[in-house]
Amino acid sequence: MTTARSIQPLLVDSLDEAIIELRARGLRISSARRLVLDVLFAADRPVSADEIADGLGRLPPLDLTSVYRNLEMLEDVGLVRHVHLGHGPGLYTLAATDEEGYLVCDSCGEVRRLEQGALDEIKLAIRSASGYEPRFTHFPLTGLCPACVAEADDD
Amino acid sequence: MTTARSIQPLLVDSLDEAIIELRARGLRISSARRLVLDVLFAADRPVSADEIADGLGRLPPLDLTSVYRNLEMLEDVGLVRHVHLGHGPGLYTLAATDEEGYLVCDSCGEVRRLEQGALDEIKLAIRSASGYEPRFTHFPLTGLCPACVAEADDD
DNA sequence: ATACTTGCAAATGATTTGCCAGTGT
DNA sequence: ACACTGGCAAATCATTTGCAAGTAT
Repeated sequence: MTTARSIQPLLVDSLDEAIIELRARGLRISSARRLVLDVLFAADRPVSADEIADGLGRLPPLDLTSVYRNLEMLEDVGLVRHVHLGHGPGLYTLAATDEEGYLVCDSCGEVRRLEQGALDEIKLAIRSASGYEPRFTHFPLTGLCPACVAEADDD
Repeated sequence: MTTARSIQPLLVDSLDEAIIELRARGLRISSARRLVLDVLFAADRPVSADEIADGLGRLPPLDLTSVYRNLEMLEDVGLVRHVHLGHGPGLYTLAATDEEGYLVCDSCGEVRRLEQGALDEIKLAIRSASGYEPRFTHFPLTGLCPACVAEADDD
């Protein structure tokens, strides 16, 4: 029951660079694979396999099987990873975008990103308290957001 | 896509106390419900619905439907909660046991508990860095365990 | 030309829902 | 008695697997 497929992210700056890396591994650039990458590069937040299949309003949508197979391969290569922010489907992002460190409120469900500074402070605390080298790539931190804390204090 | 059902844990010291709380809410103590509680009180680690259904070698096993329905109800009351340590099924514990703060290694899959002191330090860092009141009840912290860090450094 | 890829169908694993018979209080 | 519960069947949601036909290189 491991949490991650690839430990080593493959950081690329552009779609073209990603394609070069894939070709270098003997992988082909089909239209389906291309669309998956397009959507991931266009997204400004983690997206589900369903959203990727719908592409950018593509009709008919990509087959979900192809989406999952491509995502799996892209994760193996290290270009992509996925997070679980709650009980919904897994959400995929480019490893290069370095979308790391989400906060989810247990009460109102708010999702927000941790800024880099806060992320670094927290990682430091975890490292020194546990000996683990923390990664916030697969699960969010959860708890009560400031607003919900205030509300709870009113009771 | 919230992560938790009940924000307020209901902490009890014994099975009897749990039963009193349930009765106080007009809920009945059926044999199935009783077995679910027995297993949870006996377990020294989070257990899956399947494991609960098998009870302590009970034959025939409890119907999974009943297990899930009981767990749902127990979570609503605040007696129980569940964690997701990876991609497997949800794992259930008594809220009273306060099993909070798991560490999972992304590389070797090791699962361990955070000691209270480390947990407190980390919570403090998160609180001050993010404004969130952290809870480690639903997802573990992940990263590389000391052994896997050392191994990675050898490369 | 040939191996990598796709799409469709079907399987799988976890969990939920409908429904009616059973039982705790 | 009567409402709360359990068990069985079937549905649902996310994801995976098998396989034959399609296509990038």
